[in-house]
Amino acid sequence: MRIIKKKNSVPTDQCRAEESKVRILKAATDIFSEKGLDGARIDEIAETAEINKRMIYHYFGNKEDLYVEVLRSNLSKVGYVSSLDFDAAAGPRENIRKAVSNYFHFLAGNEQFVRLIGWEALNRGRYKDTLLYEVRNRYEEQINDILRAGIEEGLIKPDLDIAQTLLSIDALCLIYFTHNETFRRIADCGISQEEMMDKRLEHIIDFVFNGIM
Amino acid sequence: MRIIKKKNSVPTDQCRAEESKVRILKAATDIFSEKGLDGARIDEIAETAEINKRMIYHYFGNKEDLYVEVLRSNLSKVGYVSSLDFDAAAGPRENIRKAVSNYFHFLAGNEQFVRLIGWEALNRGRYKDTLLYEVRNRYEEQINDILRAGIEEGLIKPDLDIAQTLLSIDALCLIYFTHNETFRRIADCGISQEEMMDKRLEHIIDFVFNGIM
Amino acid sequence: MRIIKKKNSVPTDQCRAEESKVRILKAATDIFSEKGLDGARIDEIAETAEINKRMIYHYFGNKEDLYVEVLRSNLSKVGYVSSLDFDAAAGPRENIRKAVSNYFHFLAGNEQFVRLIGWEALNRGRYKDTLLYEVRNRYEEQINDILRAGIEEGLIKPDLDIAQTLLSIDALCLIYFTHNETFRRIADCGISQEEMMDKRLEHIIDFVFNGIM
Amino acid sequence: MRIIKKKNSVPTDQCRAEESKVRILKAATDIFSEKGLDGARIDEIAETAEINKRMIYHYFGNKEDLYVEVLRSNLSKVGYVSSLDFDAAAGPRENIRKAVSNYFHFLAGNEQFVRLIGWEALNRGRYKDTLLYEVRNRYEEQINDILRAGIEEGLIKPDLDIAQTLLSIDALCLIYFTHNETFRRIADCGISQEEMMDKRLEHIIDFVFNGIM
DNA sequence: GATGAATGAGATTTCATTCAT
DNA sequence: GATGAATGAAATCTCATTCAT
Repeated sequence: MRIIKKKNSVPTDQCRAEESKVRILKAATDIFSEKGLDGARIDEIAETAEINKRMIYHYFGNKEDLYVEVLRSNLSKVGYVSSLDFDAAAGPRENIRKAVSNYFHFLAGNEQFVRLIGWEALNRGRYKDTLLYEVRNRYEEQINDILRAGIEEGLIKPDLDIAQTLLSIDALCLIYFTHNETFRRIADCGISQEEMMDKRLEHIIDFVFNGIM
Repeated sequence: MRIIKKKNSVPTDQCRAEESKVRILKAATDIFSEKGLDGARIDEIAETAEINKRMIYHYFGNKEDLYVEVLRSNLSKVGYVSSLDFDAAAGPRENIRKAVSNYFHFLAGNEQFVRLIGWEALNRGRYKDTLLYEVRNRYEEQINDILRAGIEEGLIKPDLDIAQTLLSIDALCLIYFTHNETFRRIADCGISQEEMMDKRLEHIIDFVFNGIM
Repeated sequence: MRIIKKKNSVPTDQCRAEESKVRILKAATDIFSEKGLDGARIDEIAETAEINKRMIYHYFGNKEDLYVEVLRSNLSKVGYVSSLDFDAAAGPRENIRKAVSNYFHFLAGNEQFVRLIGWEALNRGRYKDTLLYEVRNRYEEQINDILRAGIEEGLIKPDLDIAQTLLSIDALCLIYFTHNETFRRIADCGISQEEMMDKRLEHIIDFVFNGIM
Repeated sequence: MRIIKKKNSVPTDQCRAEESKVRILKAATDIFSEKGLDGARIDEIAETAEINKRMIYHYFGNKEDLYVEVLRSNLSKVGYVSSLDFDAAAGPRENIRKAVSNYFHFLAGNEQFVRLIGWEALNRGRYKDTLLYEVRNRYEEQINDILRAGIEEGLIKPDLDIAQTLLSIDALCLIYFTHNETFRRIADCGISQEEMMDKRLEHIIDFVFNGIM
């Protein structure tokens, strides 16, 4: 009896609710990625989301739960990296280039993701759940496949430690975004942000392929 | 201090004062490196230092100032890395190995330093002063020299971007310590912490020398 | 309500309205009797009533008013106790037994009433209106009559303080329900709830007979 | 080294701390007994204790813990009732009179205790720990002994249910204090509070004697 | 130099109540 | 008549900092 709802009013409310949740999550992502769990203030999140503080608790329980939700929703974004068009015919060289490039560009376009990962790493993964690993694993499996293909083809040295290599690729990409300020002091300052990024990516791919010698 | 009351009591007090400051700084380093500026609690620092909270304010002014002091005292540690015994006769290969190994072992032995840098990076260097760069630059100049020597000798390819390479070496070493937990899940778990570190270092040096192909 | 739209829709609406009010009142009785005015939550009442919170305000004004309404509707229940079939021919002994038994069983069957009275007593009767006394007085007048009849017949001692006796009977019955948990620890635990109740009632009647005769 | 404390400053501080704790506990007893756990406000307790709210959390953890502490400290008061001068030579009659009178007067002098018990009963003994039972048991054991002595002497009927009797005595005494307002309306209003109490106590003792003998 | 008690400002969280539909 | 989202006020709780000794 009371399950019957006004057909036309409910969607509007649900819509508003959904929109509010999205607004909160977006604001929380902004603030948490910028200041970390401890540095963030619920008040600021509410203000940024242009919503009453109370709704945050209504929708997400408490600060920590909200943070976990922010992590979850952001970590899931990395999923799209794994949807890269891996092409068996193209050969390992081209596929590695593509994979690394994809990951690098994903990081470039998701600064908040990079920062959230950073806070989590320092917090010793207190809140990061298994989701990250699931998603990441899919991506890594792909690279894994590519590398194995390369080994079989004799292009890649057979004694390569794949786990180490994956970590290294991660490191080479990540550092550009985590230590961006540091880097800008070192690098030539006469070039644009895009050029700098391209240069870094080329260096990484080159480094991965050849090392320095 | 101005009115010396007893010749033999003054040194004792100064001694105690100095010891207290050291204890506070040590405790603050522990807590700040573990939890960051926002996550740290003055109470916990005081408790860890086994000293009255009031003394922290007496010696260091306030929380932020204490944090800056912790940064300063820890950043200065990186200095010893640059004291590596760079040997012109040994050849670039051996020198690079030594330099990378030195840096890697420095990070291994100074987890707190690594973490403090990490918090600072995420906090966009709010408090980090120029000290770090000075010291680091000295270290990097040395590697720079080594690399240039290698290029001249024809061992290293002449078009190498040295700034990028330095950043890459940094990344390859750092990630092991910043993303340690993540890594432990990926890597073989049957080996000890030391073995894992040795393996990583070998991989890095190998990677730096050869790349993967 | 003022503008009747459809002849046959109005009764349905009124019906629903009435049913909603009843549901709210029932839920409110549950929650208020369980947790008291301060411990109760409007949200919980709404949820229990399976109705929108807003309706509570629509029908009852506010939390306090709802509480008063709960009190009123529950206190009126005590009325039925006074409807005991007092039989002049049966003699005081039988009538007292009946009166006490009636009251005891009324309490047994109306735990919520007992608890609401309890909260009200502790809240110093903040909201309890005179209704309770009116009803109770009627009941007590009856017992009064029974006792006086007993005195006249010489069965009950003539110097009995009737007001005190009424309070004592009340106490002997009430405590079983208000301090139920305490009692269960003291009493033999091998018997059922019903047996325990019967035993208590017998004790009370025995106690009263010997006490007053 | 830092265990050494200024001999003359420490006692003063400890004194102040102890005094503060006592003040908080006293204020909390006032407020909790008056309004119950849910009705009480930490702010009001702090204000009543003339202390900063923060200290309440410092000394007692949180609201609930403070409440439990209030319960504990008040329940322990009932202990002194059991220290009544029970005299084997005096005979059961005199001893029962003394025991009941002691309990009644204890309740008379400890309204807060009575009310705290009341809130706890309604809260289904959520927070009351075993302490009450321990203390109470001691008191009840004494009455138990008295009653058994009376049974052996043939003064008290041998089939008396002692647990029930104890509960009844409790009820007869308690109701006077819990339903005080109700009672005042019923009883003759021409007499003083003390006279009314004396009258009630006499009635109880009379009621008990006749009820059990 | 050192201590423990105390504080005010501000953080998180809760709750009765109202708004828009 | 009914709904779910939204709110402001106030509650609990925390924390850097200061006071009195």
